[in-house]
Amino acid sequence: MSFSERVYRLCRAIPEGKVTTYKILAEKLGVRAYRAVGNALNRNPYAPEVPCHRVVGGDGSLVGFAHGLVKKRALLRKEGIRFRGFRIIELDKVLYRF
DNA sequence: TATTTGACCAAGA
DNA sequence: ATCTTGGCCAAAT
Repeated sequence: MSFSERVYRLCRAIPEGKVTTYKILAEKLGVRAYRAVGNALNRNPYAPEVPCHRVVGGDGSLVGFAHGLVKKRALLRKEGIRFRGFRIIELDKVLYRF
């Protein structure tokens, strides 16, 4: 089971309308490879089965998305998440901590 | 085998 | 609040 596969497995557990952060995912995997988590998601081969759009930066800002941040924000908005620019409002209320 | 590349993050200025 | 810097580590090159 590779590192990337473990990342994908965790991602599947994020419920609709909630988000998590790269850091939380990494910590859940017992590592500090925050960046490696992002890397794995970037090359996510299981989209959209794995909801990688529900992973954001530690401060609630959208950091990246294979198909563009605008697309990512649109998806999250559809799930009820609100934004100010590319930053989530009230992050603590929609943050999924497992 | 070695180097480079990020969808990161914490701390300092 | 915003910007820069240094450290992080799996994967791709």
